[in-house]
Amino acid sequence: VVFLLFFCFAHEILPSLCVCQSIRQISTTSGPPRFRLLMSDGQHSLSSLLLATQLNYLTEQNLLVPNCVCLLKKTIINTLADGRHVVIVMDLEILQSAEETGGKIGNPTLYSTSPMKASPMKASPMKTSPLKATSTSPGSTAKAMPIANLNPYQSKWTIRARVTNKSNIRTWSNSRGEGKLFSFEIVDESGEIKITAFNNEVDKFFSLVEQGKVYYISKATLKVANKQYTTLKHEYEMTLHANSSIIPCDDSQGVPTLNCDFVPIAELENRDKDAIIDLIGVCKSAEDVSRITTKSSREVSKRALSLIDTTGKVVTVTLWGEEAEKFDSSGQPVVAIKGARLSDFGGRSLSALFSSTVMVNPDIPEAFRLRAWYDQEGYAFDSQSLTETRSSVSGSRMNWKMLSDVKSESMGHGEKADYFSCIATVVYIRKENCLYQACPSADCNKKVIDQQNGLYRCEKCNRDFPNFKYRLLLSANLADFGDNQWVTCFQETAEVLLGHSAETLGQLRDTDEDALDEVFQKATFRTHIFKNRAKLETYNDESRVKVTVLEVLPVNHREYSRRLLSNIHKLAS
DNA sequence: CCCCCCCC
Repeated sequence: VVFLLFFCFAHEILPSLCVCQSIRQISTTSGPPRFRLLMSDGQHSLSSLLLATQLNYLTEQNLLVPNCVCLLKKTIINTLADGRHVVIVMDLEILQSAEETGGKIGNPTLYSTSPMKASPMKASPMKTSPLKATSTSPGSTAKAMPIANLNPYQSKWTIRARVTNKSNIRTWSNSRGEGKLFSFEIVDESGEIKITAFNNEVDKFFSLVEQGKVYYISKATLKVANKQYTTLKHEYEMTLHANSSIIPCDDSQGVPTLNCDFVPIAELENRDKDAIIDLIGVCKSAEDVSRITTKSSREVSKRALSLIDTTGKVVTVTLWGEEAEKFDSSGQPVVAIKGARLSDFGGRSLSALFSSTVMVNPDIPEAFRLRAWYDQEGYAFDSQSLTETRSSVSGSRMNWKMLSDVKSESMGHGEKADYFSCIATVVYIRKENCLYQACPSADCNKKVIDQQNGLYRCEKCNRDFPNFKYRLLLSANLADFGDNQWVTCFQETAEVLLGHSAETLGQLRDTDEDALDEVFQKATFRTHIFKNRAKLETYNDESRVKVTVLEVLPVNHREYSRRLLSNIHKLAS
C-alpha cells in the first residue's frame, strides 16, 4: 500500500486493472451517498479508495459489486487539511461483472502483469498520455499562425484552433437590412478570437463547426472588435466570407480546450460589478427551472445554481434559456463557467451570458481537485454565500461571538449598536419585577399606575383604563464556556425563553407562586441561540453595556457542529 | 451586416 501511495503521489493518475473486493457506504449526515472501496490487483490491496459522487450510479445500478473487474481510469490524490491523503476514483470502467468472474477474487490470470501500475491498454486523454510520442504528420502545425498575432494588415495566414463557444443561428431585421448569422469563439495556446458567419456562410459552415473541435481556419476578414459586445481578449474579430476556409483538424495536440482563469469564489467580493469572470465550483444545489418575463416582455427560462469552491464560499450563478432547461444538478457536478458576468445582486452573484461557456464535469485538473475536495471534506463545510437571499439571511450572515468577545471587543461602545449572536446557556433568570402591568392600547406598552379604584392610568396615553395587560421584562444571565453576560429580554423573547405567554405568567403570579417558580426552574440551564444587540447606556452618570435579546432560537446541532468544524479548519490553516 | 446577455 505504501508503494501504491507513493506511485499515486508521483503520477496523480493511476489507470489500473483490479478486482473490487468490497464496497461500503460511508455514513454521512447530508449530501449524496459516499462509498469506500477495497480494491485488489491480485498482489496488493488498496482500501483508501473513495468513489467520486458522479460515479454513484455504478452502485445504484448494482454494477460496482464485489468480485467485478474494474479499470480505474482516473484517480486523484487529495491531501486533507490534517495531512492525510485520500485516493479518489474519478473514473472507473467495469470490465467484467461479478457473474463473469465467477467470484474468483484475486485470480492472478486476469491481471498477471505489474501490480496496479499504469495500464497501457487504454489511450488515456490525460496529460500523462503516451500519445505525445505519436504526434502529428510533420509540418502540419508549422505554419499555424498564433491567434494573438492576427491583424487586418496580414491576409496570408492559417490558424489552428479549437471552437469553444458556438451560438445558434439568429436572424435579424432592421433598417439596414435583414439576414441570419451565427458566431463562435476559437482558442489556441496564444489567445482567443470571435468569428461571425453571415447568410451564405451560415449555410456553408454552421454544421461543420462543432463545439470543442479543432480546425484550420484561413482567409477571413479581420476588423476591430467592438469591446462593448465582446468579452474576449483580442483587439480584432473575424468575419467569414465567400473564400474563407475551415478544415477540420484531427490532431488537437497542444490546442488548449479552454483558456480559463478561474477566480476563487471568496475573491469575488473584491471584484467590480460587471466584471467578466471564469469560475469553477461544485453545484451544491440548484433551483428548479422557472419561466420569467423580461422587461421587454420576452419569456425566458432561468435556473440559479449554488456553487462552492475550496474557499468554502458559495455564490449563485444564473443560467438562461436552453442552458437552464437542460442543466442537471444530480450528483452535485463540478460546474465550470467561462465568461460569466459578476452582478451585485444579493451582494455578489453571477449571470451567464450568451458568450459564456458552461461546462459540467469538465475534464480538467481543477475539476478533479474540486471533486476530491468536495467529496472528502467540502460537503460538510459551514459554507457562507456571497449571494444573500431572504432565506439565507438568518443562516449565514450571523455575527457569531463568544460572550467573552463582548468585553474584549468593547462591543456596544461605538456610535451604533453592535449586533451579535451566541450560543449560550441560561444560568439565572431574575424573577423579581419580571412582569409589569402595561397599558392595554395596542401599540402602547407603558407601565400603568394602579389608581386603587379599579382603574389603571397610562401617562403616555393620558387615559384611565379599566384593565391592563401583562408584559414581560426579564433579566437573565447567560453563560458559555468562557464568560457570562446579563441580558434583557422583552415580551416576545421572554415568552420564548420561559415557554409561556405573559398573560399566563401574570395569572400564575397572582394565583400560584409555586407554579411560576417551576416555570423559571424549567427555563434555567437551557441552551439556545441568542441574537442580541449591545449598546452602551448611561444611567445616573454610570455607563454600562446593555445587551438586549432580539431573538431566541433553538440550537441546530448539525449546523452548529459544522460551524465548529469550519472554525477548527480555519484555525488549523 | 449582429450586439439579445434578461428575474429577484
